Amino acid sequence: MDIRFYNSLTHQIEPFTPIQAGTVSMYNCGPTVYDYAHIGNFRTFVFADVLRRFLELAGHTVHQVMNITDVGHMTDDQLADGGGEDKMAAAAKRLKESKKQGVALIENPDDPYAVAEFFTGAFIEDAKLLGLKIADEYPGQMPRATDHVVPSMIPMIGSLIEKDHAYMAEDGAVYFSVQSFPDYGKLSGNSLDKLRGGAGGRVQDSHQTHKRHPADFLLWKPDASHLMKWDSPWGAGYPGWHIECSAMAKAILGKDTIDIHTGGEDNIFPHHECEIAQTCGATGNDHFANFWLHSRFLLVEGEKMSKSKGNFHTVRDVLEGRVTGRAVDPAVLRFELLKGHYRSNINFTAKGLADSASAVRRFRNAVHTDTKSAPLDHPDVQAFLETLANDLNIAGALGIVFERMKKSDDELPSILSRVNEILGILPTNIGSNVQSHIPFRHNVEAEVFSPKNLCDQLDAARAEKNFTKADTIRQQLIDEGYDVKTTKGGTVATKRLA
RNA sequence: GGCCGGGUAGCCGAGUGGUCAGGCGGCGGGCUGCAACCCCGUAGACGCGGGUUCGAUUCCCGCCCCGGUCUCCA
Repeated sequence: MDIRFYNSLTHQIEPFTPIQAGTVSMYNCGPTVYDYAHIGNFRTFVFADVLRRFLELAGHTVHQVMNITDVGHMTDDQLADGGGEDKMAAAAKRLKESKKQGVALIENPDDPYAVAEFFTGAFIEDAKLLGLKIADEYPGQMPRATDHVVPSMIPMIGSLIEKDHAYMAEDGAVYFSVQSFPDYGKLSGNSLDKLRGGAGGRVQDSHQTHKRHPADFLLWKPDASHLMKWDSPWGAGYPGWHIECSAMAKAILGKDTIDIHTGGEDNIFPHHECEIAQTCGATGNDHFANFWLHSRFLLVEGEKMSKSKGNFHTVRDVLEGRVTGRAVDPAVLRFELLKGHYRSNINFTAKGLADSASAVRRFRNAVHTDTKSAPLDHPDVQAFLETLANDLNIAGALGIVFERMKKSDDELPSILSRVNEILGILPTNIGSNVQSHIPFRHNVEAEVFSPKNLCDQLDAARAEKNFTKADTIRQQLIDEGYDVKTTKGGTVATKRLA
């Protein structure tokens, strides 16, 4: 199968061939765990998951790593390079607020490791609910940055200093020297003289004075008062953000050059630009990742998501019904996040969610979870995969699936079962076996209401042609959030998907 | 201002130098006690202005709009 991806590094669609035939190494920039993940975060993570699943069906073994950033980073208060308030400290403050309101989510909000642990747990739950294979089957491939400071990051920083790609400045901090790396700017299309310093509003002048070049970025910040700190040859302190991904990709994937690196479009500059400089500076290779794939941002009702606009939604907000007023099945949210092309903005809307619910329902009507998957070389499966092979054209591929669903025959369920290995929207693939330590409304709800009982009563009423009574019961089921279906075997009520 | 991605029917979204995307919704019909589910049919589109061409939504140029980024946002 000829796979082609748009490579951000070369700005064009290129044939994809792994370095080692049959095996793909892939690194995904993961979450920073100082709060619950939002749906925009998961747009990117679901994209990485679909990519993984596609590559597997295309015949590759995929070695995937998704990092969890649990080192305190700065708040978004316009300060960079080690200034500003620690994000973990800010998270602690939020947790204390919730404790005051009677919800004690963790014992000690002042312990940044406990805060990180709490939100890491929440993230992995969300990831499982949304069907991320890595969280469900390979949680060991989701390294914590805090575990890699000493074994991976400090040695890499040392190596960069040795090779004159990094230096210790007068303020004691270690910076990467961008002028030592001629390719700096290649990924983002920037050049050092074109970058407008400070235009992003994230630079604080006082941190710039000690750098050789304004674009030099932090590798190590000595700070003995920091909540999270490690001993290093440059004093006790903490690592810069960019170094963690370079170090962990190398440490866990075990390669100097990997096949694919993904992330959100905001990561292109500076984060991924810096990763390339660090890794290539340390290894001496031309490439860190051969392919860079970036997903575009998610918008909410046509606008960018922001706390000030009140359209900032966590995964939990959506699933628990705080966004639409109705609980949403995780498969519906997954489908909503994956149905658009990764290289376009997707627009998250209440209507879109309802559309996705219909799509998931139709899909589930046509295939059962115990159906055996059709062979990979089945023409209809191939048509689906070939479309995905063209830069992960998921919308085109879904068009093929829905077209095929119009023809209901014996083969259809097995074809859809195979397709589902990528879509991941059948009940068993998603949200199963998640033991949440945070109460989920939609998990609890079903127990206090017995739809089976009412369905039986409804059927009895219909049998004696008491349609008024039957309609009353049906309305009751609908009001409780069920889809009511009349089948040959009687009335069936299923939880509404959204 | 530089760099990067995008703009396709009411909504979401593929694709193509000439003839079908697909989904939701709409309309008409079938099924139904009535509905829902399901099935069949059907209408409607390519941001704006030039250019190339027999023909442009598609290729080229200019413009407008949206999104990202310009050093710790997925």
